Amino acid sequence: MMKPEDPRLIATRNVALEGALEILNDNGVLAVTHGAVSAKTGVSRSTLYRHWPQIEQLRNDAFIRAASPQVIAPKTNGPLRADLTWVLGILMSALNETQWGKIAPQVISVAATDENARAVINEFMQERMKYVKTVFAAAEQRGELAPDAPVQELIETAIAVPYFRKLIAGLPLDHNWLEAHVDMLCRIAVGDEDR
Amino acid sequence: MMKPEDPRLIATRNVALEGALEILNDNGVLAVTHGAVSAKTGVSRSTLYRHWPQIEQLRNDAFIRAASPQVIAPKTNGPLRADLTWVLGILMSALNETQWGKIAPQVISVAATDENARAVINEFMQERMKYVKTVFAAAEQRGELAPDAPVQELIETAIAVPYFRKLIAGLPLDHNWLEAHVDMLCRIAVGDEDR
DNA sequence: TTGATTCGCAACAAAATGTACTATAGATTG
DNA sequence: CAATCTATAGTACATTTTGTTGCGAATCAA
Repeated sequence: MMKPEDPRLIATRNVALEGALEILNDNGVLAVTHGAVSAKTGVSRSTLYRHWPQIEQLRNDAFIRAASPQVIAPKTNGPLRADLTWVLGILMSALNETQWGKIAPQVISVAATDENARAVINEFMQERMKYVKTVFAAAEQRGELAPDAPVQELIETAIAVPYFRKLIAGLPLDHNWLEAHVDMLCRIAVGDEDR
Repeated sequence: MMKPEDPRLIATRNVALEGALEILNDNGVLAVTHGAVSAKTGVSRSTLYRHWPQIEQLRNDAFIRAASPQVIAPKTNGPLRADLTWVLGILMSALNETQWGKIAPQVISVAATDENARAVINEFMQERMKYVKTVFAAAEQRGELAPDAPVQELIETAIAVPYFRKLIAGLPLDHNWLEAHVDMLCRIAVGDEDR
């Protein structure tokens, strides 16, 4: 049905967005312009204008590319503490060691005034929370959760704290923190286990 | 000792920064330029360049202005649940109803690449956390806290979740949420009160 | 009133942005 | 393979934005 896309289109799109991501990472959204991407990648300025007449479109496509590769299959075989440590450990690594740690704040800021960027970041976070939700759901199946555990609040807290520390408060994410964080979550989730 | 500043300097600085804040609020950091601020405020472009040769300086001063008015004296007469509801209620209002809700993400994004902005946002958050810390310290004094309550984690969580919901996840901050959030915090802090 | 400082304005240079056209290389179709 | 279509790089150019400078008028401090 749909005739396949010209490989040149795909190629330049990839090259351009990859360059845009680098610029985003190194110099922030403000620096992502047709001119800068052209200079960095070799793709001519006129071609970039043809692909993305508005610079916001190029930026949004770069955001989407930065957010999309992070798909994981959460571990759910228990116990809760181990599963949480695993899934939040991945999040910690992503924030510390990948471009995402630097690009996420850029997306957040653009999201304050741009509908599309807002959609990108919100959907990404819903996705992230789903992973954690899966972990808690499995724990519930196994009967590990206290009957009145506030699961929704727990999910949000699990994700919110690392993002807050890294992007907003400028606090480190390391293994000490991870352990303390998981401790706290388990403490709410399973009730008075060892007190 | 210090001779007082020329009132004209103060006046133009105020007018310019106020205009910069509006632009920041309406169109984002990218839109804050000497030209835009001049057009909005009537302060001439050359004057703006004289005050802030680098646009980053102007932006940072605007950030500082946006962050500074929010000084409060936290309520600490107990009980913990009431004090937390009060202090987090103020945070909720600030995020929902003042410029700060829109400007904070801008500061966060600039903080990813700019040292000064990072200092502004980090210090602001430290300050915020201090308020919550005061509340918990008072509760501890009154003997309301469980002996092994993870106070530091609680403080971070208290602040992290509302910021995460508002700025990152695009979730609403309302009174239902506030109650659930305080519930969870108290549940960790005071242990098994009514179970 | 006097001298110093700040401001707005205009003129200007330099850089970035946006648009149009052309020749060439690559892709697709029959 | 040949003919046709399509995307790209390169160039030229108009427009806008950015950054700098000099000067007269207004404001302030003494």
